[in-house]
Amino acid sequence: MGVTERKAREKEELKRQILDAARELFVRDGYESVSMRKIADKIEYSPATIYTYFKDKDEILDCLCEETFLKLHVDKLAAAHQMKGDALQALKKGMETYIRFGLEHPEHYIVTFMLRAAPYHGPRARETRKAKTGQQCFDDMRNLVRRCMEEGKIMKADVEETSQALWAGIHGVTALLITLPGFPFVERERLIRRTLEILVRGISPHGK
Amino acid sequence: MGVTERKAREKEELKRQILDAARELFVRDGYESVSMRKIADKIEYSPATIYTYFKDKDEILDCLCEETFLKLHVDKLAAAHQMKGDALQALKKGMETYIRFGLEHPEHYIVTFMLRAAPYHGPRARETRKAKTGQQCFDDMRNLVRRCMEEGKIMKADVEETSQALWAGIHGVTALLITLPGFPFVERERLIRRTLEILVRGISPHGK
DNA sequence: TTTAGACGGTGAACGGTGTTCACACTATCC
DNA sequence: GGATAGTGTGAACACCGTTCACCGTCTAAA
Repeated sequence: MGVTERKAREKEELKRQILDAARELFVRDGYESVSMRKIADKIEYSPATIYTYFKDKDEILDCLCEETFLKLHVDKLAAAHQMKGDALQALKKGMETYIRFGLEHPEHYIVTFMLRAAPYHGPRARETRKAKTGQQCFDDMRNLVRRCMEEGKIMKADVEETSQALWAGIHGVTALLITLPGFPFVERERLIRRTLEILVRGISPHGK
Repeated sequence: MGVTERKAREKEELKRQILDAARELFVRDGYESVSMRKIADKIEYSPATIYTYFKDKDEILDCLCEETFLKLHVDKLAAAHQMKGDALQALKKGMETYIRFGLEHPEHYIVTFMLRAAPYHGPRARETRKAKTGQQCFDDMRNLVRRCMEEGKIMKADVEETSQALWAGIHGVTALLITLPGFPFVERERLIRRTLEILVRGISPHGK
């Protein structure tokens, strides 16, 4: 009786279709400008159908975010693995990978890190999922930071604090470069290199 | 014949009323959640009236942003002035002021620094105004960085590069804290302090 | 083979949104 | 007094996210 399985598979396929359509539209037109009706049009179903698969519009965005986080996670692991000997080098490479990932997939990056899904006050159950996936991806960096500290490659301090501050730093460049393409920025590569340099220097064990 | 003047004054007063009502609502409920009808209700006029004073909803927010960022400029000047002796202290205080300002006015911060200019949409005279305001704010930081370098308070390097990297850093914390309120961040004050610490340490003249 | 039920999909509607426009009203000027 | 300019508005338009009664179809038990 493979019926149940087939049904489940078909359901999953339509869900995939919705997500793909939504991602493409979000990327092209921005979250706010994409209506449920437009997504429905694209997959040639009625708007109401989407609600059988997703609780609401925000949940679609949420799923897309989850996927993006996963891809970034993989990229960072690969980068770290490449530098498996030196923890500090791995950390640097990881941070660089993060920035490049954002610049290469600005649309995904915006969706995941730059859109506020919920109003900025009032706890949201949904926020938790996005936050949790983010945390998982963020774990990569935390682990590298910890290793660096243990090996004395960077100054000793609170691991969480340090990791988050570093994240803020690399998010900053990425976000600015994506958001303000018209701003007279210094040449992109130079800005990235300098930012990484400052951050790494800021956590180096040398000096006071 | 003070009629013209009185009319102009009255017009200006209603414009002010609209802006004040809008600001209060935007801050409390967020830009997206505030409708023109709600603003109109608050000032006890019809929704259509607002369009005599503002081209559209965006223009209201735009005006508010201009006002807000003028205030940031002033705040930073004050902070710098307070530390007039020490350029490095002034720079630190300026960066801190920037972050706090963003967190206190998330709606305005988002609009000016976190929304991507839609490149394919039509002409955008409005964009120019926004960009100019941003640039002016950034000028404050550049000047402080230059002074610090001249006084040997920070390591010698390209002023523009350094300023932009620092900006990226403080933008990073601000943006993350605004965008991901559900993320398990370390206590806000600690994160801010640590970020500033890393950035300042990253440009310090000591060591290699 | 028939039948009851579960379920995917939908048209229509609800209550909202930003924005426009013809029109009323009023205060000013000739 | 009458023409005029300009402020304020009700009603409408074209959307939006979301819900729900309902319609088929396909499955599983009788």
